[in-house]
Amino acid sequence: MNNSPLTNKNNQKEHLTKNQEIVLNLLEKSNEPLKAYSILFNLSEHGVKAPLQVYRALDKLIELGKVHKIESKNAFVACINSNCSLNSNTGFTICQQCDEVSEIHDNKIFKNLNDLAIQESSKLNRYNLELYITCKKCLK
Amino acid sequence: MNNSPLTNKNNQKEHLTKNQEIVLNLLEKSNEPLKAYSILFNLSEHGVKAPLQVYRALDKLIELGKVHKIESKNAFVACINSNCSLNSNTGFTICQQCDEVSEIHDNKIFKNLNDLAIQESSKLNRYNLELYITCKKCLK
DNA sequence: TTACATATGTAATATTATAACATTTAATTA
DNA sequence: TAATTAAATGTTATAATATTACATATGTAA
Repeated sequence: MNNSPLTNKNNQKEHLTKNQEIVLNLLEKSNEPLKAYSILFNLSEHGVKAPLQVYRALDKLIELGKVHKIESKNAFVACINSNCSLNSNTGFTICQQCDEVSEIHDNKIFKNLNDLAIQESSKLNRYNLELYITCKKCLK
Repeated sequence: MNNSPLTNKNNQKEHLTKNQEIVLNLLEKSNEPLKAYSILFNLSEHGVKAPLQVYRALDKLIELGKVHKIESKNAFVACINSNCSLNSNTGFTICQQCDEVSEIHDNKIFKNLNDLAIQESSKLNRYNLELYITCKKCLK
């Protein structure tokens, strides 16, 4: 069986290059989505000096399912859902009061949306869902 | 009853200002989402000369529910769903082959997503859903 | 009419993202 | 191991998207 840390397809952190790894580490430490230029400024001490270094790392991390883009905020978050490595669907709640973002992992959504696509005789490849909410804390 | 064309809350085209109206007209004529600078260049003959004129008109039209932004494409479409005036939820399918975009109007989605928010004790204010598909035509 | 809010015009600038090209590092294979 | 190729990096420049700031005009309400 090919399940060593070095080849585990669901956890490829070991395979990341230097830039990819430091960008992912920063996003994982952050408790909120970060913008590309904010990542850039945060990593200037690590030798990251140009936007492209950040964007290229992000592109690859997104491709690997390790990072998602919050389209409506032009911001990036580390994936907290190990399933994301297997598909590239994204779902988030975004609190309009406190700006807290959390990732949704609800299999029913994928099923519902997939059914919707099938109804229209088309094929769902991936989705992006952004729910603007007032979160539990802010409702109090 | 206050239901005259001039005050109909579900069809406020009459109330639009010059810039708002020409931007909306252009989007309605277009069979695809348009980017802000594309709108700008298209309307240069109508006295629209600066990005702000476009962005301000778009902001207002979005607020009125007449126009939606496709976040993942930074592009704008005229709303084809009269219900949108009542809420600001947006749902689209986007064909990854031919780039065709169409607006979804499926009340079940809103109900599902609303239920999901309720489960987490939060309140859903609005959502943005973008389904990347292969459309019927492109599947053939 | 006055006051106020809304919309407009315009210039400048901020923010987000990519193109192009040279170089380096890593992986593959002869 | 050396040769070959693919992937990643570094760097400069620039493109594309969006907002700030401020002056002026227009519409609406008191």
